[in-house]
Amino acid sequence: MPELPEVETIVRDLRPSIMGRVITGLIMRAKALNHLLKTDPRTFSQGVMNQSVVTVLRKGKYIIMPLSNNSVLVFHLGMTGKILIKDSIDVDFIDQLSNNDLVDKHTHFLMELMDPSGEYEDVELHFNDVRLFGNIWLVPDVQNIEELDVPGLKELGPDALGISDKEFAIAMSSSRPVKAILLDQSKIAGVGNIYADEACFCAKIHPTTKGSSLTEEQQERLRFAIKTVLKQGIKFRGSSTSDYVSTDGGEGSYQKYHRVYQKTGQNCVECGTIIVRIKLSGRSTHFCPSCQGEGKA
DNA sequence: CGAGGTACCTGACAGC
DNA sequence: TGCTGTCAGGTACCTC
Repeated sequence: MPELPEVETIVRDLRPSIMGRVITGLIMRAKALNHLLKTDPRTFSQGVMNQSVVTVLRKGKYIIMPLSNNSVLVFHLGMTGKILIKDSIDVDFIDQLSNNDLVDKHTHFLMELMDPSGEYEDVELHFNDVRLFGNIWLVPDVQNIEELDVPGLKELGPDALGISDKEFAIAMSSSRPVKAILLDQSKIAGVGNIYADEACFCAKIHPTTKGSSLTEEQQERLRFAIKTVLKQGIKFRGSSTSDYVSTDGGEGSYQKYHRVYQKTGQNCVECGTIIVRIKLSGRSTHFCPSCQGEGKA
């Protein structure tokens, strides 16, 4: 589900609810062990238990939680992953996981977090994931937070929210279609299918245009459009087109402002032309053939 | 290097 | 009702 605005919303919500708390309980269903967890379970549980959460960070679409023992907990939500924070229910964890009324059937991973001051009630972090494309890692003994040994993380390009004109020019210096470049996390981190389509529309650039053929002016328009749609996405707490919810279960509302994504067959808000959908880099791609021109070369 | 396909999973929905 | 095909916010891996 989650692109940069959704992950950023989650991270901002997580900070006040779990920073400084101590991990006092850990439960994983079989599907968490078989699909989500990418670290040896023993290493994982020994590494997280009784550690406090120092902070919560975002890098691209990854959620990063340094712990008090210098290990780092890393989450990636894949397509349908959710992190939910709930008040701890006063029953045993095992009972909760066998009781569908208390824990959703797609919640496969659950951590209990205690407030060390005792001032606030315990909370639970639920990792819920229908399609099981999410990933959870624990990296022990981290010296440099920039060098986490997690697939994809070290290779991330500049964050889309902060990318400079020079960095953007480097990313675009390729014969690949603009949209393929935007989706490539090693070139620009954080943009996914929704915001790539919306940004191309906003910049009036056809998604199949080769990156290297963009004029300087088009490049700057696209860079600005990306930041604009991402910031708007954050402002509206993300896009909830199917599964996405924030940590309190609430939906984002940016989908109300989408102008091309999943608007196939509808009239362009700018010119009235019918929005079309094509396949590009294996992904559904939506655009206005009139506003965004011919593309290619 | 890039493009295109497949795979990982489950569920929703359209059409027959 | 139930089958089949298509689609879904992501990423990794394979072959050409």
